[in-house]
Amino acid sequence: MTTNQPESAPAEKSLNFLEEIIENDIARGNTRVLTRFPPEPNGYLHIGHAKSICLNFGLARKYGGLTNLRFDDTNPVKEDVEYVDSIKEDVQWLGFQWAEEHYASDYFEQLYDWAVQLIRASKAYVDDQTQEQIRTGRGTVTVPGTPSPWRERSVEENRELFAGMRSGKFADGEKVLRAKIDMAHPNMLMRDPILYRILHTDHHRTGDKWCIYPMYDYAHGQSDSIERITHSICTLEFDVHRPLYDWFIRELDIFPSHQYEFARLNLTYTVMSKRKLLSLVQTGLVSGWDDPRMPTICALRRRGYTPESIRAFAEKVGVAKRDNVIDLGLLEFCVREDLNRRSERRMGVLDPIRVVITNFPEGKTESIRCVNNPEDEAAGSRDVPFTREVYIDRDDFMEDPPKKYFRLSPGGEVRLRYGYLIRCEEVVKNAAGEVVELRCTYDPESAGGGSSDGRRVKGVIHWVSAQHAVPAEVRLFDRLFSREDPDDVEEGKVFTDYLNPDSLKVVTGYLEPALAGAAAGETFQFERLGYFCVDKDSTSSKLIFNRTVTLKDSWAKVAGR
RNA sequence: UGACCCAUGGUGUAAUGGUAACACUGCAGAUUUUGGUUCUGUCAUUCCAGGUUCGAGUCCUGGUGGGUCAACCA
Repeated sequence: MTTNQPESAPAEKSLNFLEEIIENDIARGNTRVLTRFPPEPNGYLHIGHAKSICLNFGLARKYGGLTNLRFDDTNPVKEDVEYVDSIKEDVQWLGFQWAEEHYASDYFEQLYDWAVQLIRASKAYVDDQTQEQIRTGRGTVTVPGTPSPWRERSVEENRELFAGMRSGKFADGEKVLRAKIDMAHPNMLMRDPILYRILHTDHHRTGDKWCIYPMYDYAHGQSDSIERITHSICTLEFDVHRPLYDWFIRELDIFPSHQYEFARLNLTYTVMSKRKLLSLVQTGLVSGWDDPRMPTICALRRRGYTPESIRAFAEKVGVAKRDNVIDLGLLEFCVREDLNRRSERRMGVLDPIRVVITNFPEGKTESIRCVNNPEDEAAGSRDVPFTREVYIDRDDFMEDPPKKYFRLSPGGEVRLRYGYLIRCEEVVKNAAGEVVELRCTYDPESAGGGSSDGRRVKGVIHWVSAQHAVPAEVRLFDRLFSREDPDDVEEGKVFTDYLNPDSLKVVTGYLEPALAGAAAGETFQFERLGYFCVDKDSTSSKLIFNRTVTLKDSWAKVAGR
């Protein structure tokens, strides 16, 4: 009778709308789940793609299905193998493996045959109008379009012309193949959409084999169908394309893949448009696609973000159909949460003040045992040399401390982390009045956390032996844009008006000797300063660290910094 | 002056006609050899108007607001 069991076992996590769709499909007997991630290889993947990747692969994994990687390479003008390679690397780095690798260009022949089939059925025709004529003929959102004068060409003539297009008889722009649907359709995309255009351009995979290339709408659904994709998940702006997607599948009578749309990721202070990112790279406002200030996957990796943190972020932002703007702080929270658990702590100062401990013997070096990671006992400890002269961070000393300042000040006492209590006895300044040196005394009995008389201090600061310090270039990154919604701004304006002038600061830091051998990609927490990752350009003779993210700093709020 | 999509705290996401919840952020406190972490507490939410219903965030109608669509881009 005394049943005191916690009957409210953690309610199973609620489903997002895509999971509901899939579960309904499964309930109806469609148990196979095959999704696809279909980037166009015209740029590097960014955090927005990461959401899509996590969704597509995550959904398939959850329901025992698979995911294909398909390159939507139907526009040779913009595409390049450089991008193909980077995309594959980034997807794998995020922790996902695709079942099959495909290219829309592998389907060109099949797509061509289907176009001929549509021509035979009088569902497609070759249009001789200029781009301008086609545009005006399409009407507007409120005015119906008018049929092309070439709309009623005979099947035979269309076949001949289309074959001519393929064989290179015509110049770019001279002719296009159009579907014959409805020039008065309320959905502009259904007003005889273009299927093929002539482009005498080499393709990164098919070379000069083709001079006509299919449009997105004509290639995407059919590619899904060829691969027998069950759930074709894309972003909201493709919603109006769905009727066309379905039209091709119906007219061609091929495997019925279905398209579902979700809201793309938007992040505050972040430009997500591939075009704008490309422009940032091309104008040299950033050093490249992997400039650590970019929102690209490769930049985040270089900056020290982990795949786990990005996946956790994708999980936290959720999936829905309404437009959203995620606070950049959430991404930073995810990376801190992950790094806090796994990063070893090291000491370093970025803006040094020399501290001379006057009652510590000259020439003596003591070893101080430091815990590597208080979150993880298995991380062990290391010994850090302590000498008469050390550096501390300028932030950790104030000549005129406000009320709740816990760190060092004249006459005040503070603990050197894992080391001794020191008291500031004298402040030495240069001619300009700047503090250049602090003369302190230490309490020899304060090792290990205690003190000679049991007194305790609130302030604990990091330090590094001046004699042993290792200099390193430390890059402090801040958001690239000062504006919360840079993606909303017109392309040209973004770069001129809203760039954050303080997005990159480079300083020379003095680090504890254990950091000398750090390898590229390793991330450490420099106590209280944040997480730092060894840059890929770092060498044994020149150490370079990128700041991944700062620690939450409640003192900054108190001090109004 | 069209078609389609969307509308829940500051930001996101849940609630499958039945007590509006979770996370981030903010604020307050405790712990802490990192002003970090951890822990506790706390502020704050259903766009508007009708209708259906015993009961509506949820269903219906109409508004309002936001978004997408008029590339031979994807």
